[in-house]
Amino acid sequence: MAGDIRDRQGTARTRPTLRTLAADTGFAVATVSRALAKDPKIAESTRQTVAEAAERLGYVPDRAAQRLRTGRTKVISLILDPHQEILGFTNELLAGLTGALAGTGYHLTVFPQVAGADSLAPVLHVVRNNLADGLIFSRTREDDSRVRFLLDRGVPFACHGRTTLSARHPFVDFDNRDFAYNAAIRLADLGARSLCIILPPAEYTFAGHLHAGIHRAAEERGLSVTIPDQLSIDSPAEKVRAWAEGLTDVPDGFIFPGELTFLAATAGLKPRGLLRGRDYNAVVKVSSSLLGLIDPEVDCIYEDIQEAGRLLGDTLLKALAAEGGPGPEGVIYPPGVLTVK
Amino acid sequence: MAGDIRDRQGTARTRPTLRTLAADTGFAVATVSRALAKDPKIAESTRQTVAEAAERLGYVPDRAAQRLRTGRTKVISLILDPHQEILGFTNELLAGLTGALAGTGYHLTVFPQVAGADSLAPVLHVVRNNLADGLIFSRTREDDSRVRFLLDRGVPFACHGRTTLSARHPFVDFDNRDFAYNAAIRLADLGARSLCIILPPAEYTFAGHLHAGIHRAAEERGLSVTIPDQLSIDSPAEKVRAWAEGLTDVPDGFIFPGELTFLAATAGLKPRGLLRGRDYNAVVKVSSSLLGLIDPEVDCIYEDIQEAGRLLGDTLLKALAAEGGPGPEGVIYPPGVLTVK
DNA sequence: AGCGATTTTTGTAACGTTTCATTTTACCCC
DNA sequence: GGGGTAAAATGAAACGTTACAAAAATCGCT
Repeated sequence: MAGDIRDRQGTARTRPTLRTLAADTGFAVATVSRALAKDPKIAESTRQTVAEAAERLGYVPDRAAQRLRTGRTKVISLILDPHQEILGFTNELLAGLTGALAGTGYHLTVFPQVAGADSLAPVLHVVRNNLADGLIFSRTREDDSRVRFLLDRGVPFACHGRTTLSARHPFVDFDNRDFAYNAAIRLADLGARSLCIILPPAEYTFAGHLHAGIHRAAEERGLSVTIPDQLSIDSPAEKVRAWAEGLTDVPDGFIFPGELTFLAATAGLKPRGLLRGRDYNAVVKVSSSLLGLIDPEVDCIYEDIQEAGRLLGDTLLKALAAEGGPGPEGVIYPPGVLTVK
Repeated sequence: MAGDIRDRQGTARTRPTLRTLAADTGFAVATVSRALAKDPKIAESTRQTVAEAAERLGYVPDRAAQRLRTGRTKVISLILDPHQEILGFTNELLAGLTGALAGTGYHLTVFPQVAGADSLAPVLHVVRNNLADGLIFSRTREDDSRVRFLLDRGVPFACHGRTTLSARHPFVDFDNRDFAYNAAIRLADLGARSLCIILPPAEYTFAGHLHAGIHRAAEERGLSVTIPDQLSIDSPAEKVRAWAEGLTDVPDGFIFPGELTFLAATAGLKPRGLLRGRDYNAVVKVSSSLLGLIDPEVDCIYEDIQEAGRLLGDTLLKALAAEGGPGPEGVIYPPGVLTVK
């Protein structure tokens, strides 16, 4: 008969299917299918028999067939943006995500977002070709075309960062406001009077949050705040360094929402004889233990990216389970404690 | 009727299928299928008509159906190991991989390798459940159970790093021997007499390559080599630092096959008043521009991880295309030029 | 013992694709 | 004009699953 695969010994052994189990147990294919789905309308005894046979024969359902039949892919797609990396970001995020997805039957596929291109493109591709049941992406904007599109289409998703859209939607966000506030307070406690923060590009929602946090603290403590407007955390390190080298009226308190920016700025300040702890202070948002190695004295506030990944996974799973009902709430995870020396 | 999707206007619009195209063009489903597959036994004119209709109606083949029918998943799975990260490794590798896979119709799924568990487990899972047509993994060992298993099963794969198995198999590897050799020569040129290198755990093949490289140079130039045996590039930073702090007979030339190890060791050496450039020299293998920010003077040799990803993708694609014939050769990519100040 | 109501099981028809074996059409040449 | 051959198109079956409607088995109760 065509289609049967014979191994070296000549025994016909193809992967067991529902048909195999049906033959083995004596039940009909339909019954076996429903038994495995734990349908309560199937007798408990039958379910047991079938489960035992499945176990014994090493049955594993065929994803392609399930997907074809149900239209559900059991796939979640992560859109990976190409930004120069917060060190270890991708690795940590993936660790968290795969952790959250483990044992759920969902697989994770990765789609790149090509550098200059429209950020909607990969999302469009995934949705149009029905490549996943849900999406995860980061770098959310205040008015995010991806969020709009997915909400409109009713496709489940979870994004890292919030929008300012009125519609409720699932997201996972770091409390950047709290971070910036605490960082500024800390700097004030250390005696700083003039603060400086390098922000993300303005279209990203968390730029506003950082802004709000630092300004609240500045108001409370009567500090001045400067924000270099030619610069962002996405600026090439070289540019940041050059900026630091040419900086006049050096502030006495810096907030860096990223390790790399801190290092780049330091690289520009140090040759001028400006020393952290004497001429200025700094608080850095870190998501690795890198800085502990380089400059163990610097004040750090930790953002747990792995936790973000876990939360993104959980949130999306909830959204997928919601099925028409109200989706899950957004989740905001807090900064780690300030690391002080 | 269940399953048909209606948009806001109420028009029944479900995704176009081969049947849709068949109805539209007047050809049979089978003809349409073969036309899209560019089967030369289908008249050129027909192929054109069909292609045009597909384009016009926005037809995109259903992966699930193709997969069910052909048994081919069009998926490549990356096994992600959980090692504390060479900074940016995952991100760069993924960028390279997705780049190589773009436009080929292959998707990339990611499976984690849980920390303590058997490295064969995720591979087994993917193969047993037929979740991918090919695998990619890294941290290859001299006698690697994954390679053995996949060769035995005839499952295509490409691994980062070589084995010492006699069987030929596809791999992509950095020329660690060359790196270590050149690093050692450079140190000798700078006047070093006693070298020290921190190696990967011995089971990884590239430990041997680094070893070979440094020893060849040592022999040529009459240098001594010490290898701390309680330590590896996987040791926690804290342990490396402690080692550096307690080091007696400090060597005058260090080779670090990783940025983090270098930083950790430096963190141990510096408090003792030992300065790079005066008391010792170092060559570091880098895969990011991080060190340029922290210590712009240090000698670096670059390993291009993104290139590794690209090569892994290409190699696996070749292996998939080989289909029984001889698979592709292993690929060894060279170190970047030494960055000297 | 028989009838109705449950509970449990089952046959059948899809989902969208590819492929095999056939049929139909077109073509050539004497 | 007809026989043979090559080219082009087709119908039907199958991949493994789920879901619907319907059949069969079981049970309680008079």
